[in-house]
Amino acid sequence: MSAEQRVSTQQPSMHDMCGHAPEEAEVFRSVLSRIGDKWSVMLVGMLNDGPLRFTELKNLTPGISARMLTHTLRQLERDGLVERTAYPEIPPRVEYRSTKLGKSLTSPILAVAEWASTHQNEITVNRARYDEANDNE
Amino acid sequence: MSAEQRVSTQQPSMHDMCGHAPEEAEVFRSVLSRIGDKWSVMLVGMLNDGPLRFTELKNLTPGISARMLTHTLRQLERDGLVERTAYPEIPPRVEYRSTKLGKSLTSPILAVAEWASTHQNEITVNRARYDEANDNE
DNA sequence: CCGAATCCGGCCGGATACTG
DNA sequence: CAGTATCCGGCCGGATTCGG
Repeated sequence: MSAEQRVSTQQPSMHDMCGHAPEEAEVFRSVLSRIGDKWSVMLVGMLNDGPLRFTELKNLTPGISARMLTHTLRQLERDGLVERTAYPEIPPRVEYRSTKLGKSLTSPILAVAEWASTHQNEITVNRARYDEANDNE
Repeated sequence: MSAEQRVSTQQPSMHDMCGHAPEEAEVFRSVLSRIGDKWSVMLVGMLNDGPLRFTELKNLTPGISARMLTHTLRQLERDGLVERTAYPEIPPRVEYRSTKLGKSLTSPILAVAEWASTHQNEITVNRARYDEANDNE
C-alpha cells in the first residue's frame, strides 16, 4: 500500500489540498490568511451567536480599534462571510450577520479556537522554556 | 432559556473562549496568529504525514523562501509543535517532525484547510463580485 | 545541504482627529 | 452611532550574500 493510499484512508493530506502549482497554492493561502489575520476568526466566531451592531462587536472584541474593526469587516464582507445591513435611521444603525458561507466556517474555526484555548498554557510554557534554553536575547 | 444556555448545548461560543480581559484575549490571539501566519498551517500539515528534511519541506511548499522556512520552523519549534533533529554528518542532514502537541493540532487545521480548499472558488467569485460592485478603485 | 546575516520595500495595524 | 482620513512605526517577508 502506497503512502498516498495509507493517508487517504484516515484524513486528507495537506499536500493534496494546497495544490502543487504556485498559483493554486496562492489562492489556498489567501483564504487561509484571511482566517489567520489578526481579528477575522474572533469576529466570525462572535457573529456565530447572532447578528451584532458595530459598537457591540467592538465592545465584545477587547483591543480592537474602530479602524481595524471596519477594515476586517469589509474583508469578511468581500469574501462573502459576513453580511452588512445599514438602516437609514438617526442615529445610524448597522447590523452584521454571518452568511451561510460564514456559518459553514464556524465549526472548523471553533475547533481551532477550542484547541488554542485548551493548549495556550502549554504553549506559553514551551515558549518560556525555549527562550530560557537559548538564554538571554 | 438564556442565550448562554442555548449556545452551550450545541457548541462553545467564541466569546467564552477568548477571555474577556485584554491580556487573556492576547494570549488566545497569539496562539491563533501562529496558526494564521503565512506558512505555519501548511508546514504543520505537511509534517503530519511524516518527518521531512529541510529541502524536502522547501520543495513541497511552493513559494516559500529559505529565510521564511527557517523562521517559521523556529517559531513552531519554540511553541513545541515541531521537533528539530540535526545529524552531524557531511553533508548535514536535519529532520523536522511533528510533536504530540503538533499532531493534536493537525485535525483542527486540516478541517480548516479542507474548508478553504472546498470554498476557495466560491470565495474567489465573491471577491470578484464585490470588487465589481464597488467598481473602479 | 542547511542554514545565518543583512538589506529593504510594503503593508499591517494603532493613535488621533474629524464627519453625517 | 458608525464610520473616514491621515500619519506613522514596526515587522513581515522576499532577495541576496555568505558560512559550516
